[in-house]
Amino acid sequence: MRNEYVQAVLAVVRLVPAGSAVSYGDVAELLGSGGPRQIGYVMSHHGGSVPWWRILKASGHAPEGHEAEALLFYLEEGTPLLGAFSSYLRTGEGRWRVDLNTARWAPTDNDFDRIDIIAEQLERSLHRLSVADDGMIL
DNA sequence: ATTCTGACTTGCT
DNA sequence: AAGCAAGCCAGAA
Repeated sequence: MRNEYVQAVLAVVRLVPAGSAVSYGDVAELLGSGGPRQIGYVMSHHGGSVPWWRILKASGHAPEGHEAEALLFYLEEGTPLLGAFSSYLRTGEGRWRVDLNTARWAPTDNDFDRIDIIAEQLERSLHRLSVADDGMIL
């Protein structure tokens, strides 16, 4: 995984505002590069420095193994939830998920501009790298 | 080239 | 709502 790609993904994730969320696939689509699994890879290995809980499965379920911690952030940010999150909070039992239909981030024109810039920078660096690789083959 | 793996997604029970 | 199969994208062996 190119570092440029990782940085681009993290840059997009940082734009997602508190109280909202997007799916892994959404991020890939906004970035115009890679797929949901690539975003998942980046988040699992480099997501620690960004609001990782705002990126979830398309179903609205929090990232594997981080449900409890993520739930605290959702409650804090007022992220719309579905299901038995309160009993999950008390007993650890019960299933819940983010109401992605309501919570899904709708980027403003300004946000789209920023995303375009990020995507464009990524394209440039990847193209440059591919040219360099060709040179190495000879 | 082939196969496996994964913080994924969609469609079908 | 939950489980499963297949599809998907990149990287690693």
